[in-house]
Amino acid sequence: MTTLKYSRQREAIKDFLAGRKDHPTADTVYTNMRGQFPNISLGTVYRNLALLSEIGEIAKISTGEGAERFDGNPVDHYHFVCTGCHSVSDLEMPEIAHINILAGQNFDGEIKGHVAYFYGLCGDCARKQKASHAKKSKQDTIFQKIR
Amino acid sequence: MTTLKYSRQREAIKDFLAGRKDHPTADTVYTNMRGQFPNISLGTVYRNLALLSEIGEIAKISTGEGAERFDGNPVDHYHFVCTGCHSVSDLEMPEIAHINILAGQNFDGEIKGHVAYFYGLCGDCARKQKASHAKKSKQDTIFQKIR
DNA sequence: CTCATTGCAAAGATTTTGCATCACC
DNA sequence: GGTGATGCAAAATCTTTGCAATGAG
Repeated sequence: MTTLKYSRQREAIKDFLAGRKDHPTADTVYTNMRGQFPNISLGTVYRNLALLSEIGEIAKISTGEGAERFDGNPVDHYHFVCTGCHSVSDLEMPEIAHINILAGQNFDGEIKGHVAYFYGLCGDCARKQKASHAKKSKQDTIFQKIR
Repeated sequence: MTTLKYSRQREAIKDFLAGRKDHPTADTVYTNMRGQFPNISLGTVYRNLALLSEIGEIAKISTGEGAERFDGNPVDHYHFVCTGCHSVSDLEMPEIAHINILAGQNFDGEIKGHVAYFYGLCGDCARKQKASHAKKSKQDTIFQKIR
């Protein structure tokens, strides 16, 4: 067994995450920690983020786009990823644990849980889109399908 | 608009994925393609995988652990990730699109969809676990929590 | 005193990209 | 011939890790 020792850096990282609701990346945590610990290293940040999520004091969020994000709230809940500004926010929604049962119906194995991310446009991006009707974005590129 | 030109490499990559149901990573695709195209480059593989998923001929799967995986079947369906052997398999399960509605109930913005991964033990790993009762794994490491 | 933790730097793993050449249309 | 695709290598991103020094218990 490994015994944890107190570390001011780890405590500060945990506190920092607890005070944010935007689910920062390791790099954002690092940048912010440098105010308090000018010499803190990225390695220390990564090590502590990994440790804190292992012991369940924070949660790791893999949205599938860009770097991992971290949530100061380790209690299970769902997240929303905006396809416009790439922000990640918490969702307050009813329990949907029943989908584990549905998933297990035709499956040879044990379903223990799931992770899910909802996506779309956040309030701000939705309003901005309505305001500007024209304007092309990268995503409008169209490929002509041959064959 | 961009016009696609035929490429034997792209076609081979698509065919390769269509013939597999284990959702390979870019590197696995690359390794396998070298049989047919000894000089194919990883860059070409990545470019084609990105292009094929953009035009909807394959699907990209971000499980949150390790590299991205690719699915030759672009039709929406759910995946299972085994926490034992890290394999990724398809799930045959009922429609659960209603969770988008639930997610949108208390949300200021537009929910357009979701991605979900179910996890647990696949049939093989579940049986192996039952067979060997003892045996410690990394995951059994316990941290004594202080403070 | 012991060993977990840190800072630093180097290394890893994965993915992207610039560019000259090649190949499809 | 024009331009999209390729191969190659270099670079960019994100994350992990070896090691000597530091600090908590």
